Amino acid sequence: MPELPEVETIRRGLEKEIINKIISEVQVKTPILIKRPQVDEFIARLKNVTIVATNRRGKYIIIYFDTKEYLVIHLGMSGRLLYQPEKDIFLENSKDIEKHNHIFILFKDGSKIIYNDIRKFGKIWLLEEKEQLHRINSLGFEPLDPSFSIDALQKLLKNNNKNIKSFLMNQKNITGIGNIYANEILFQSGVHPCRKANSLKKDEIKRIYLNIRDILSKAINSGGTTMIDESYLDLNGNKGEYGKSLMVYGKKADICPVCGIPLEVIKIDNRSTFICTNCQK
DNA sequence: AAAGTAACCTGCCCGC
DNA sequence: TGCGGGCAGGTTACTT
Repeated sequence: MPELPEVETIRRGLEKEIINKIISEVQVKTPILIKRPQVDEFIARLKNVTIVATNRRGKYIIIYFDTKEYLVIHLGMSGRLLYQPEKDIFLENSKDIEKHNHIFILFKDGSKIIYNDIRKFGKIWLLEEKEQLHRINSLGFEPLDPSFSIDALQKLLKNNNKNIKSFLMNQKNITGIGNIYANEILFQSGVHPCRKANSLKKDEIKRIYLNIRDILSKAINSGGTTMIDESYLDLNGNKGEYGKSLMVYGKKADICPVCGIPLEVIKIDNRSTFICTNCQK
């Protein structure tokens, strides 16, 4: 589910709501989600710590504590973080939602963060200051960071013989792009997703580069993409508005918004890929 | 060694 | 009405 814009929206929510809060207690209903350390230790080490900062790397959320320890959270396909300012908030469909509440982080002021995840593909680690995760160290460029330049992209592409969509979705190249935004970036760049990365011309690379930054930025500004099923919600339970700006993703049996011919759906790496064969060459 | 496939889970939608 | 198949924003581990 959540790609960079959704994860960044959630991180901003955390920055706004939980900085300086003190954890009074952590409850874990689904231990399998905690990857490190063991659950008992996880709970014990989080007691009485203060939240001092948040960060994001690709699709990973990072929460730092005054103890110098830090929490790493990946939401998988259906993970959510939900903030509740106090007890007994009324939620629509609360039974369906509550069924998938797995972890509760309670704060001394009575507010809490709930980790909710229908499919349980998410993962959480609590790490010491000197501990690092290989999976984060091996991530590629942060696409909105100044270090991600057009030259950097060009170099990566030159040495890559995969198709451009697989390239964009490989987190070791650029991190944070998933299926929605890969589709949108390639459509708006006029590049067919099956094109080999090392075959792209300079003007195509430039368009892809600009669209990566433009689309991800706009999606963040819209609070991410909530599809009809509403599986993505931000920290405060709000939907993201970028779905209204999607041009091809999810538009099965629809027409190209630019030229009007029927869109096609193909599979790349077993993921649905929406294309206009007239606009994307 | 690259490329394809299965696995991890739950829920929804469709066709029969 | 029910059952099976396919699908879903992700990533890793195993197989050819």
